[in-house]
Amino acid sequence: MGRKRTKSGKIRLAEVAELAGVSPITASRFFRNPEALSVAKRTRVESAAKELGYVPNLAARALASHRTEVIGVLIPSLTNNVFSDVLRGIYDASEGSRYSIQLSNTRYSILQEEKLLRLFLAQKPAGLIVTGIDQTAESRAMLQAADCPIVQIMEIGPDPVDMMIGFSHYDAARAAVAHLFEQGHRKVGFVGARMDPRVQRRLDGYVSAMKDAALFDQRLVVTTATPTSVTLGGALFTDLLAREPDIDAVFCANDDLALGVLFECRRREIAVPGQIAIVGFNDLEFMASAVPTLTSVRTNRYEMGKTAATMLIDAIEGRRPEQPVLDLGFRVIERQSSSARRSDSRPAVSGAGAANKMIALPSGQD
Amino acid sequence: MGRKRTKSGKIRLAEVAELAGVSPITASRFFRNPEALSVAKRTRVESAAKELGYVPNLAARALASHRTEVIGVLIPSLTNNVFSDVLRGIYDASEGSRYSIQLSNTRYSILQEEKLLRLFLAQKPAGLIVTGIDQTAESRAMLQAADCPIVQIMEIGPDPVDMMIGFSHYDAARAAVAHLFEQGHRKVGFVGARMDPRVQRRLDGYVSAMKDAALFDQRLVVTTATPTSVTLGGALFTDLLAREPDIDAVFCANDDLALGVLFECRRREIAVPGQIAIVGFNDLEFMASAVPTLTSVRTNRYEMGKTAATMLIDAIEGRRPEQPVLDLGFRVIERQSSSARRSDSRPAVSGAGAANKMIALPSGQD
DNA sequence: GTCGCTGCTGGTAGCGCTGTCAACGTTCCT
DNA sequence: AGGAACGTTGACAGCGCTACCAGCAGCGAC
Repeated sequence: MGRKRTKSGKIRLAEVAELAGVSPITASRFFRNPEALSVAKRTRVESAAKELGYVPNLAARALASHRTEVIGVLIPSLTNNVFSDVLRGIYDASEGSRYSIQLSNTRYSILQEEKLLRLFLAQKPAGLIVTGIDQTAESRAMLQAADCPIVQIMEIGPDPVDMMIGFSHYDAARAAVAHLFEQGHRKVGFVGARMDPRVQRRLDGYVSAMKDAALFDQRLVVTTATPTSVTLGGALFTDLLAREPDIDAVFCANDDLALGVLFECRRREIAVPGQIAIVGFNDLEFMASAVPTLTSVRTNRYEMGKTAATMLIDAIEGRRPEQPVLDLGFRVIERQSSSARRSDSRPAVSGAGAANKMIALPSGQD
Repeated sequence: MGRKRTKSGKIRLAEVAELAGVSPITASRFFRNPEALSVAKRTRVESAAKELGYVPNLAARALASHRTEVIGVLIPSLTNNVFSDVLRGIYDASEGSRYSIQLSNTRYSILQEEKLLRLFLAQKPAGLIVTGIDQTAESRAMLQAADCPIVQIMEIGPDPVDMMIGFSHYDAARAAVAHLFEQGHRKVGFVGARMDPRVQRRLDGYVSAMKDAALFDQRLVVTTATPTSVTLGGALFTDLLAREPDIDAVFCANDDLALGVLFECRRREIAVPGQIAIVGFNDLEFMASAVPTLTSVRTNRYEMGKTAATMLIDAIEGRRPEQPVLDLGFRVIERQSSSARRSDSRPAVSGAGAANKMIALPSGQD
């Protein structure tokens, strides 16, 4: 059980080539572009490599080829379950490919993001996945100049650096509020935490929907920069209630807050949805099993990650997508927590996504 | 916005050396072991590097030194919040160091783990973090033979491959059941999902505690190999209730299941803790804000990840820890869901951990 | 039969850095 | 004063792989 570091491993490409009776360069080609070899040599190299248990030295490959097989991923948080779903999709898509994932956490700071970006770019990644569309000018310039494909995820916006996959948080929030209106609710509060750009856009969507209905009032909005949590949901709701005791619904910027609001209602013996309706955002797994079950806006997080990585790998390998911007849409999942005040229920509100496939989320799948 | 890949970047170590008026090798030393240089040259190289904006080529470094600066991390799941806390600790500890984290997901398969291990080891990582103590014989042999420090995390067991940090799931489960006994509960059910080795050991702890009290009955145990979820908690509890309607407590192998049980109780109008007490495991953030608040066994996940990575980096750099096996302990956090039947409450049950520091978990911190 | 094309293969020459070891100047000891 | 010991520096020789380009065979067209 030697703990120290020593010399290099063993079998090199040259050994494989020798056993196969070809030149090293031919063996090299086998791993990069097998089609270029004659069938005879191809099988010879293949079996030689297998026999010797050859494993390529990635450092040597990177040095010689001026290129790494690393996909850099910049996400704002490792805790937020939203990102763990996305990540799972990314990892799943990268599995089996030659690319490895290099993850970095920006902690919701675009300055930190800029720093990490510089770090990544210096290593010449094969591709990059970045979160959102709100980079610093400097970051954006670096991305524009970058020598690799890039996918922006989580939302869609006007001018993609390269590729983009996500959905409109603004529209999703509007749809959620519209759903509450349909159910007969009027005095709809907003509860939000962290207030990162995407939450901010959900707030914007809420505000616009409320204004359209001439129902907007700044006092209905409670937000904080504090990171989100279930407990915080209860606290923010308490603030909201203190300010506006007669609200009849709450739109929560995420599901944790919604759960906190639900618990707080229970604590205060406020009937849900009788007195107050609750709508969350993301449709985490627990929303469907709460009592009452909680309405939420379903987003395709796993699919987003998986598609992003797949698009990126395709682009790296020269197969640029027909459609560089992909709107994955969202869907309001109506449940008990927002059921009708008056009886005139409608079908679920579905949003965006040209090809809004609405693949079932494998939440809690692994 | 060139998307393609091209030639290499620019300034090399040689350029820096030239500007600084030293040999390349001296410049190289500056980055690896500054103390070995005279102060004069050190500052010359430093300012030259800064002036040119030199960024070392890691591939060349790895090739020449037969060593990478990559820490491999093998975890069973990217979804489970338990691991996202650990991961956050690992990433936090690695930040600022020269090491980068390479993450892989074993999906709770030790065969997959073996495969990934082989892959990792082939790249000569600087260090390795692996989950648990249940590797295949082959994996274990590879780890023993590995040429780098290794930390096993999540639990502690008899013979560490190298270093180890975690706690006893067995003892933690026993403590949870003991707490229920203290509160006057007798007919305690067990609900578990996934049944990975750690959940299995929690079950073992539960069984032993029940047997010690002559209360064990196989019919009180409901488990499934299905991945855990809140919904599943409700379903398993339903099974348990159908089988043994007169249980007075449920020990859940994790908090998601506990939340599911709580919701199911609410659905069935079973009073908690009046009719049935609930205890979870991990003490996720929401446990403290549920209604009633839910008792759980707190585990130091963030600290575990952070300490593991810190120990590993220290070991890589030659500073082996005095104590290669670290028991981080656990703590039963008593809340309403398990409060006393008869009145004889006691202080919280604390477990293990020579230096059981009980650092507050920064859950939902970022 | 020669030319030119295509398809496959191999030789040469590094990629940018560090391990090893020798060489140098200085200090300190006897 | 001579030499050992130390601290600092540099020369050399690759690490294992691939870019580039040359070479060769096989084939069809003129």
